[in-house]
Amino acid sequence: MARAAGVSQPTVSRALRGDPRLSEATRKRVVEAAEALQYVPSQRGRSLATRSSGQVAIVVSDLGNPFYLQVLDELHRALSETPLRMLVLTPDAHGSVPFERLVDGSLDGAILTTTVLDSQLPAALSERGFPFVLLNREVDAAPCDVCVVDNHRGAMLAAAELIGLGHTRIAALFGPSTTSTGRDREAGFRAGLGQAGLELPDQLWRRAPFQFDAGAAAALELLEARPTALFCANDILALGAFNALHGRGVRIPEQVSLIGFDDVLLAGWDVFQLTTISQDIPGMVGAATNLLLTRMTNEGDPLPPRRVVLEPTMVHRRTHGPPPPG
Amino acid sequence: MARAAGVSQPTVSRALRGDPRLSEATRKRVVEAAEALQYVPSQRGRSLATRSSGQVAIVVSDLGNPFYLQVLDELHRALSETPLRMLVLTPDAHGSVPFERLVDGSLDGAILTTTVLDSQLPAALSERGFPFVLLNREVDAAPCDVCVVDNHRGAMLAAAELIGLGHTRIAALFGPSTTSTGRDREAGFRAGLGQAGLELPDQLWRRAPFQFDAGAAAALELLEARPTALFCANDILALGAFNALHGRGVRIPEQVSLIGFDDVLLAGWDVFQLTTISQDIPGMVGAATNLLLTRMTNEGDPLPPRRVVLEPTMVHRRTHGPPPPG
DNA sequence: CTCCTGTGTGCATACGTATAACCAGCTTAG
DNA sequence: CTAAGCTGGTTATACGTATGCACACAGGAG
Repeated sequence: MARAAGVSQPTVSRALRGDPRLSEATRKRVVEAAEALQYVPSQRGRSLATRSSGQVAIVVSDLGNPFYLQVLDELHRALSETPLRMLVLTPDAHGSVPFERLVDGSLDGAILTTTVLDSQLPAALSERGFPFVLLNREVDAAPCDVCVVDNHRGAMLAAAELIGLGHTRIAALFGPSTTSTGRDREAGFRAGLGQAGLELPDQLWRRAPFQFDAGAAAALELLEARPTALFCANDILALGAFNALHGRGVRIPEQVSLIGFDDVLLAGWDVFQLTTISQDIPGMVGAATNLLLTRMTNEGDPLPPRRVVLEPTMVHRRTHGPPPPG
Repeated sequence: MARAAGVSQPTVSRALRGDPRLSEATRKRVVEAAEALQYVPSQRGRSLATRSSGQVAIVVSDLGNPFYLQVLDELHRALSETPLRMLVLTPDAHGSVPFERLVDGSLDGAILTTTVLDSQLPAALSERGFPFVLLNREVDAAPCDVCVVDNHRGAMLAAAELIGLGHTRIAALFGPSTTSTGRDREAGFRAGLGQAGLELPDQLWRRAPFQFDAGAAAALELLEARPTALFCANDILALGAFNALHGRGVRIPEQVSLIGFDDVLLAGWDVFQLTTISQDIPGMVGAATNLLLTRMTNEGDPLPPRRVVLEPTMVHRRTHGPPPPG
């Protein structure tokens, strides 16, 4: 390639990256030669030389959850304004997160979304100085950059809404206590009920993994305790519950009010019109991206761990209302 | 690192990759030193030396379509049995597909899913000898590896089913004619109607992009022509139509039968129970992966273009039935 | 004892780019 | 007219791994 343009290899490198020290004539000659040869600079050589790959990973374990899809989509949008590419990394079959794949030099940074509370990954990455940000979920142990919604407060909003409407037999379908979202939304909802002096007897709550089928199954169990309202710790659980109740002929919200959490796109569909606690996904992803980018550029200086907490808002749709009379 | 283990750099390389020519003692020493130092071999150096990155791209333009999500999920599963990683590549804001990103050496191969009929990408990649496979959609111009479902036949199945039930005022919501799926499903459905001597007057068909909102809007337009059945060229369109009709109080299938195409997971949900033409996504992804892997290993010899066509099947659920009397 | 063979490791080099350092030729100031 | 600066390039080198090849050493055969 350098030979074809009649210049040295470094000149090719500078010409194609627009180094201003080159003369316009030379650059033009190189660019034309490159086009004629269909030459594309090797990212392999470039990575090695610059010690950076221009790639950022998003670590997700649950691609089946539309919430993470929207996050992924939004992150892709955010990164498209940068020269960075997005790599999707998923834990392998054993559930272990790909530590080695993150630190093998093929990535400049990462956004971790489905981290579990006892994950060792953040600590290991921090120790190694690898830039990363936790999104949506956080961990207790390692101090690191985090971007989350105020889950506790969001769940309290839901509880307050149901209580305000006069519900007293309120059921709750919580998420796994191994996740910060599961734990905090449960604590918030219980706190909200507690403020109104309400209990949560065993037959009125369950914990389930954040999955559609699990939501459907647990909802049917809870239904036997005859609640007038059901809070679900995320929209997938709520949509599973919606489907299960729909299948049983239970009318929503006339017989049972239903509130979810996340406000995924599906929640707004006409057939669902799910009342839910909304997270500002673009805002969350934008903030996380900013955190990551600043950390990636400040590689030298030890930046202190930063924490961005967004405010949840309640989206009133059509799956909640006052309890049925009697 | 080599110094820490008291051996040369090539020995470290061989030890960590399990080269059998090394003595067990040396290997053990190196591995222990590597663990102590938290040493992870640089993928950057490795890529340059081996002229391969271990990364495969999946090119998708529409992450909002759950069909591609399932493809992505399935591909991830298929690749997890290989040493390959999956990179998600999306066209930029201008819609141009990232040719340079594919051939800059950071990828060993690609699976192209949302290719449009007039795309120049397959030809360009073929010419360059870059291994890739078209999945779900195909192009006319360039001969290359392809894995698709028999879209023509699938759409005929839908037409035959509706005709068999006695429908005569059948509406159709087709996809963009810039895609092979849009074109072939339209041709198949028209052919199916034609076999029964049925016409498709202008007020009974539309073309729309494969998007939820577009499906909803077009369905409402078509509704004015009072059809007793509606075929949609994919499930997203069908779900959009379902929602729109649901919003208008139209009962499905009592007043209007609805049939989709793809059989995404959502289609099986209780609230939808969408009758649809099913594609075997795991089979399709598996076949595409095989095509790609063989092409990636046979880098030298010019492999002839191969074409895998899967059979669609009809999934009878609850959105279709006989036309209303009168 | 010598020669040969096989085993295990080091040495030299290649991969393709980026970048520091250097240098030729021209311009400009003194 | 010369020294100093500027412009626009070249040369040399580094990045971290893989791999062909040379080579030391041990063991066995002749």
